[in-house]
Amino acid sequence: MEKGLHPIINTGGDTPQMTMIEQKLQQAVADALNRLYSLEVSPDTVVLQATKKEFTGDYTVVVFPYVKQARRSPEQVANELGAMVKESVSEVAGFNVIKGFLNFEIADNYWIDFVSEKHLDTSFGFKKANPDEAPVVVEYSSPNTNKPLHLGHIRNNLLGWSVSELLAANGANVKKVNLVNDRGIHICKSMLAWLRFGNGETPESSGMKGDHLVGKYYVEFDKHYKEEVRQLMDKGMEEEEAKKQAPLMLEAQQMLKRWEEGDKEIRDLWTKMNEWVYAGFDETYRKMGVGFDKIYYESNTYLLGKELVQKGLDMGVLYRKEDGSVWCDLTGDGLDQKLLLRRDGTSVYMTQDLGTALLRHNDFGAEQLIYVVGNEQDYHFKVLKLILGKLGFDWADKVYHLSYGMVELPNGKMKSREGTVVDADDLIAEMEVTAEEMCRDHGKNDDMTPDQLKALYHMLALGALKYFILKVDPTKNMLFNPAESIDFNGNTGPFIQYTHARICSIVRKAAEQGVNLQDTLSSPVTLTDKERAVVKCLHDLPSTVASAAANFSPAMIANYAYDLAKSFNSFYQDTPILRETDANLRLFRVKLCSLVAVSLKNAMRILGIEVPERM
RNA sequence: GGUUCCGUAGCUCAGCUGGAUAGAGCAACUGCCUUCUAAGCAGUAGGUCCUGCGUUCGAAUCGCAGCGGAAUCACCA
Repeated sequence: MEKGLHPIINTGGDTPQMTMIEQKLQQAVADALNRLYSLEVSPDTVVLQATKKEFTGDYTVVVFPYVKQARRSPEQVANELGAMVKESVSEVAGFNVIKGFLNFEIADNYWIDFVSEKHLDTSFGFKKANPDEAPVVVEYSSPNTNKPLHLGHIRNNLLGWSVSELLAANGANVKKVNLVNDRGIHICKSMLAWLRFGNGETPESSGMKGDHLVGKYYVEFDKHYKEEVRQLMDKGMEEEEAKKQAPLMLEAQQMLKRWEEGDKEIRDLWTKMNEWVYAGFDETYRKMGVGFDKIYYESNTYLLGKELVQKGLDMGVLYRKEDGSVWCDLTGDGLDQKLLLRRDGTSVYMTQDLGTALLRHNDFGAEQLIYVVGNEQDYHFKVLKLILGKLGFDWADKVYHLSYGMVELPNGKMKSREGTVVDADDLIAEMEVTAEEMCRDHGKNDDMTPDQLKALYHMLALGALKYFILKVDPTKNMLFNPAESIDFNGNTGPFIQYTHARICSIVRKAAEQGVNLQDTLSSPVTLTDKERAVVKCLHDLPSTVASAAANFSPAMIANYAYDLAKSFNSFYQDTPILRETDANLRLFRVKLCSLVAVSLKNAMRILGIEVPERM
C-alpha cells in the first residue's frame, strides 16, 4: 500500500488521561535519555511494545538503539533508564531488565481506574465526528444492473460499509455513496435478449427476484452470441472478426447508440428492467445490512464526463484520431494511450468516471474521495488520477483507490459462464439455514418467539459471513471455503457473538442479585494475571481503531475482537464472578465484564455485525 | 513480454513503523460440564517464514537476484 497516499486520518487518542500512558512512557524515556546521556531523541521514535507473555511487565522499551551513543552495556542503559522513569512516572510500579529489554510494570490501580472510568461509556472506542469538517466520501458496491450480486460484490459491500464505519469511529465525517452502473453495453445485452427470448416475462409472472431475472437474460445473450460466433467461424471467419460481426453484438451496439440518442422505446425498456433490478438489489442490501447516504447513476453523470472530454480537447491535453475516437496520451507517465470516446462517440467507463469524480467533488467538497474497488482495477484508477490531474483539477490527489484482493473458491476462480459464481442471496439463505440448525442443536433458546428466533438466525448467519470475509487483510486475495465459512467455532463471528451473549447473561444475573454498576469500589482490588490481560486488551481498543483506520483495515478490528473474546473466555473459565464472595471484588469483575461486552459490541459494530444478548 | 501484488504449520490466516524462544483457528490426539451459557477452556503434536546473497547489534519484516502464483496492459466494466 502506498503509505504516502494515506491522507488525513486523525490518529489522536480519545480521552487523554487514560490512553496516554504509552505516550507518557515514551516521553519519560526520551527525557531520561537526554538527562543521562545527553541524547536528543524524539519521544515517538522510542520503540514501545507490549511485553510478551513469557516475561513480567506490561510495556517494553528496546534500548539497543541507544547503547552505542550511551557507551554503556545494554543492561546498564536499561537499568539506568528504568530507575529514572520509575521515579518520574507515577503509574510505573516497577521494572525488570533482560538483555536490552526494559520491562515496565504498571500499577494495578491504573488498570482498575481505567475500568471504573470506562465501563459505563457505551461509545468506548469511538471518537466523535466534527460535522463541520469536510467529509470523507466512500464509494462502494457500484453494481452493474445486468446481473445479481455475487460473492465478489459481498466482499466489496462488507468492506465498504465497514471501512466507512471504521473511519467514522475514528472521528471522520463519512458519507457513503453508491455509483450504479445503470447504462452501457452490458445492459443492452440483457435488454436485447429479453426482447428476443423473453416472451414478456416479468418478476411478477415468474416469481423471480428482478435482478436474477435480468441476469438470466444476460446469460441468455451470451449463450446465443457464442452460438452465432461459432456459426460464423464454421463459415471460415477468424474468431476475432466473428466476435465483432455476430449479429447480436452489432444489434446490442446499435441499441447502445439509440440509448445515448434518447430513443424513447429503448429508454422505456431500460427504465423498466432497471427498476426490476433495483428492487432486487434493495432486498439484498437490506439483508446484508448495508446502505448509502447518496446514490449516483451513471446515466446521469456520463454526459458530464463527455463535457470534460470536450474541455480536455479544448485544453489540448486530449486528442482526436482520424476515425473520431478521443484519446489521452499517457506515455509520458510510463503508461499507454487511453481511449475516452469511441469512434461512434459513445463513452466508456473512464469517461463516466471522470464525470462522477467531478460531480462528487462538487457535491461534497470532500477531504478525500475513497473508491472501494477490486485490485483488478488498479490500472484504471492510476489512469483516472492522472487524467484528472491533466484536466487541471488540483483535487486529483484526494482520490484514493482502496484496492482489495479477489475472492477465490477452493476450485479456483468464480466464472459466471461455468456456473461457479456464488450468488449473494443464495449464500445468505444457506447461512441462515445453518445458523438455525446450530441453534436447534444447542437448544438454548427454546423459550424465544418465532420472530426472535428468526432475527437471531439472521444475526448469526450474517455474523459468520461478515466476520469470515472481513477478518482477512483487505489488500490480500482470499479463499472462500464454504465449509469453513459456516463454522461457528474458533476464530469466527459467532464465537465473538457467543462471548457477548455470555457476558450479558452474567450482567443480567448480577443485576438480579443487586449488583449496581453505578457503585464505586469500596477498596482497591488485586488483579489476577488473567484479569490484567483482559484489561490491557480493553485498553488497546482506541489505539486499535486509530491504526485500523489509518490502514483502512477492518481486519485489524476483527483480530482485536477475537483476541479480546479469547482473553475474556480464558478469564471467565477459572475466575469466579457472581460466585465471588467478596462483594467489592465481585463488583469490579462485573464492571470488567460490562466493559468487555461494550468493547466487543463496538468492535463488531465497526464490522457491521450485531451481537445478541442471548444465543 | 512490461508493470503491480503475493509466497509463514497439512488447510485458512495473524504477525503494527526491523526487536526476546514466529502465533491463532480448522483438521488430529488428551483432559475439563451436580458450579456464572462447553458455540467454551486447558493441553499434545505440527515450521528450511519459497531459495540465495546483502544491509544491521538484531531480518518473517528492509534491498537485490532467482523460483513459483495472481492481477493488469480492451473502441469490456
